[in-house]
Amino acid sequence: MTSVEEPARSGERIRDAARTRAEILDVATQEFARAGYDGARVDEIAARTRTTKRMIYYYFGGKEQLFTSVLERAYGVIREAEQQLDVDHLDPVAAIRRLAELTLDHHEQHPDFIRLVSIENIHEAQHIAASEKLGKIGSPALDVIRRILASGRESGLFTADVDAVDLHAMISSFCFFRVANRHTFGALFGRDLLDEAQRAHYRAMLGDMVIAYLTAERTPR
Amino acid sequence: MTSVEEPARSGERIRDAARTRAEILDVATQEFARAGYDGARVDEIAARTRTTKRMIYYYFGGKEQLFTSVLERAYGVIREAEQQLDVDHLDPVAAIRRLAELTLDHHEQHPDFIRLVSIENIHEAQHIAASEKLGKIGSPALDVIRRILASGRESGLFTADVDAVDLHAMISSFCFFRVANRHTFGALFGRDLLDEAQRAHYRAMLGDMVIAYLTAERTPR
DNA sequence: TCACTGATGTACGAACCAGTACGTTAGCTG
DNA sequence: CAGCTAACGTACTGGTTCGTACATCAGTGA
Repeated sequence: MTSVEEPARSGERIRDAARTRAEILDVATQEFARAGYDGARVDEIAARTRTTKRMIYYYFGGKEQLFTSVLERAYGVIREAEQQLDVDHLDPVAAIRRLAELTLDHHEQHPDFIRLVSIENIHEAQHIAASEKLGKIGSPALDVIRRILASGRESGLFTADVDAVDLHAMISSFCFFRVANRHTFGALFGRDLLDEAQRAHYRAMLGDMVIAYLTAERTPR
Repeated sequence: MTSVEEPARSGERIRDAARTRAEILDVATQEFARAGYDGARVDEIAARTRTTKRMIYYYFGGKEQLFTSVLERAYGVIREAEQQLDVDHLDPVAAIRRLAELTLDHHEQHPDFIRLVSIENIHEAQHIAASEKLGKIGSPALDVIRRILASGRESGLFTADVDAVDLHAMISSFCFFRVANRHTFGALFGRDLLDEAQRAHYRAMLGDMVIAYLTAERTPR
């Protein structure tokens, strides 16, 4: 998360637009993730900032646009992480497994992002629709998946002609569910999907699942 | 969904506690699913009912308990559906595939339930925790999965010693994601996961994935 | 150094919204 | 048919919450 860093020259800078803006975004991210869009309080965000509510309206225009900006930055972070993906040197099977594991880890490390996405879905992605930036970011991960799938198909390792977007959905769904539904799943089934002791287990399970799917002999049903 | 049915003897019954209660629950389910817990308006629920806000407080005590009651009934519906599961006459592979397909269909047909679960997770399952009923419902689907897994293992069809709860999570995650994240996924990747024309495709994909996982030869990594 | 603009703080308003005090009625029970 | 209680309606309140009018200050460029 791109968060506010104290400048080396000890604090106390009075006027710093970029800094104020970033600090508002940091706190707003937490508050929206904590309580949902309607549950979040603009006053609460302001209170936890070194500035005032006035500044939120000055910089972002309103609660709605603030949430959109929070989303834009959050998606920016994950897009950056995906751009760091470097699995081209691996064979297709190892590459897919690695991609799945990195996705699992990344989701686990960014629960606020997962919550924001859940919240945005409750609101039917209206903020993404209203955002110019978010419409056309695309997903670096998709390009990676496309390359791996192509090479896996060429080498004959992957049996099925799987679509990259579908595979992305398959991997994401498990990683997302694990974080997003942690609480209800835990309450109903008595199992914490984010239990540290189980992380290796679930990483292996996801990798096994995806690889099994990609390499299975398709028997017509 | 257990919804309010007009009694055969034409309407106009003035006092009917059960009916009023059920109607409130129906409308509340829609309203909470539409707008989230904090976004939902008690006045709005009352307005769309043949009764008044006073009755909501009379029967349920408050907004919080109303939401809990909505959750309890929603989970009751899915539990009932799971109890109808009848796949014991099928061979393990067909049984698992059928279970996965039924789960996919059920989730798709109950988007409000999916939204309620998402909302409850944003609130860290606090209402489930506060509910006496929801704590101990268990999942009939889990029992079914356990039976299928046992028989699949016996017959040697299933290679791995997979845990029933894990398999349930695996199947649910894809079905859940497809409905819950429909909007953001659609906005970002330009693909509607609930497109009717794609339903058969995703049903097959989910089944293939789960079966491939269960029947794959495990190669030690 | 002075004026101008971007950045910031204070104080407040108006709408909203969960919850309730109080009064009324339907319909069953004896 | 009397009277009791569960069921219901009206009207209101008190606190909350988004948003803004207005005043002020910092720093820069001429």
